[in-house]
Amino acid sequence: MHVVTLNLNGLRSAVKKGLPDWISTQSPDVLLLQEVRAGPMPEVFGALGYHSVWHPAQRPGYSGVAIASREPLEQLETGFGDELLDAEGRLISGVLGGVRYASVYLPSGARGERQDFKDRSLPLLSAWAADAISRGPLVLGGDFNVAHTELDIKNWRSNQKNSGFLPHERAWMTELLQSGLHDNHRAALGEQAAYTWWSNRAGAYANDVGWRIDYLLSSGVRLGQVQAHRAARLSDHAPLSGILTNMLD
Amino acid sequence: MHVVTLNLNGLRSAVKKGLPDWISTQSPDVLLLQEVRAGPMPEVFGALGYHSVWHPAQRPGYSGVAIASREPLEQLETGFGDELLDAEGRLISGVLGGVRYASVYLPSGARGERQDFKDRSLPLLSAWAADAISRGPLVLGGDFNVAHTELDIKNWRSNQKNSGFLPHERAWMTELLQSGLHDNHRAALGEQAAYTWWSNRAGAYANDVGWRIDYLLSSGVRLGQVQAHRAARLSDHAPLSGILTNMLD
DNA sequence: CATTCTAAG
DNA sequence: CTTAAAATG
Repeated sequence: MHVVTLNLNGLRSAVKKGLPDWISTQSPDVLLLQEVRAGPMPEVFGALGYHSVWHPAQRPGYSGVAIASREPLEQLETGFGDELLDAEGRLISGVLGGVRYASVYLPSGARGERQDFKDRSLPLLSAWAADAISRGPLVLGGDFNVAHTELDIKNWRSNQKNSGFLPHERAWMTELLQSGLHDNHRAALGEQAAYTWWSNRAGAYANDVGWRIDYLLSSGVRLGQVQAHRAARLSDHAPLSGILTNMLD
Repeated sequence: MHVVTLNLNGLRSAVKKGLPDWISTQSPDVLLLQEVRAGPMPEVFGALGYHSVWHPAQRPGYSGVAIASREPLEQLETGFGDELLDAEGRLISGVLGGVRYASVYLPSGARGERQDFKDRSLPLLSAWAADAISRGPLVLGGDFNVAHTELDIKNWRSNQKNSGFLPHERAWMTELLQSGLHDNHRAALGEQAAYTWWSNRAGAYANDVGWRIDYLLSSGVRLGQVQAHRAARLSDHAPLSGILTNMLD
């Protein structure tokens, strides 16, 4: 099973930038998508031979997650069970071959006034993940809007007071990983740096001033050959791909 | 004196489409501008050696008129003296060489609910023009959002119930011209058709399905060599130019 | 700096 | 169809 997670920053935009070709070339079995910024557009993935499930935000053009898969998903679930968070379309999951695949998009705190909202979402994801783990194998991919360690961000010193690298956010991520979720990308990287997001500001991408805020986490299964596709340029995020290898348990 | 009137449909957009080059080539003495859709940007015209005066709408990015001129204007006036209309930046004028140059942008009624507002503006322009005429020579150019006769619109039959070619709008234009304003473009055209605006809908420009809704009117002076620059494509309107020739009176 | 939506034409 | 701005990232 070839799995990809990707923050699209607008499905329409990503399509213009070559998403269909990229999918055809990579031929993933499961695509975990975030920041779709559109209502359901199954035709985009249908044309490539994929089924798709969608959890859009109530507000048009904002947020939204989806999963495209070669085989249809079963036991579909959407949302955290929190009214405010779920109005923003930030979590969707379904089961395929006994593994639950989840696409999550945690809120950004970059606009200061949304940090509280983001902070409130962190324990909700932890709780959701704990429950999902208890039910069986899980692949949890998406944009967490948190860089975990100093290896996961180019300028860690200057970002210690910026949302996405705040001490309590990093501690939350440590806890999440200790709760039984494996960071497959970090495992593949060892001590190497690799980023999955670059600001649109001039030079950030060229100078690789990036953050690793997208993850492929798992419980009960492992993903191998995990890599960020820095050159894809389908959005301001890199697609992150991996291969589901050995079943544990 | 070389005079141009042009609905810009956004100054920034027109600049991207080559407005500065077009002005350099044409080298008009006075530019009457409508639908500026921006606050004052004197640097755009300053770089070309023009002074400029501005009457923006209160709402950013909406409506707005301006005049750019090689020599600075005197006796500047803005608005009709009507609070609602003047909040939309639709009339500005000033004197140069004893002639008052006015740039006017009458409301569109295309969005049905604005027809009343448009209708209310017509007598206000008539009154303003009558007063201006009484004070001296006048060149009144702009986007009137009214096609006068069957010669001034490609499909006159099918447009008789559409705003811009309603019987009472056409009658108002007839009255305005009878009140002492000369339609210099029509005089130059004779019975020929020539349009100054084409819908953005596919094929309208290619098939010349247009309307003549921009005018260079005058009292006390005449404009010669009046022509619509169909090929300019700086906006959805054609620039309309003429040369102030003989002083009357 | 980039995206989508909206209001307006 | 096109524009500009607003909200959001």
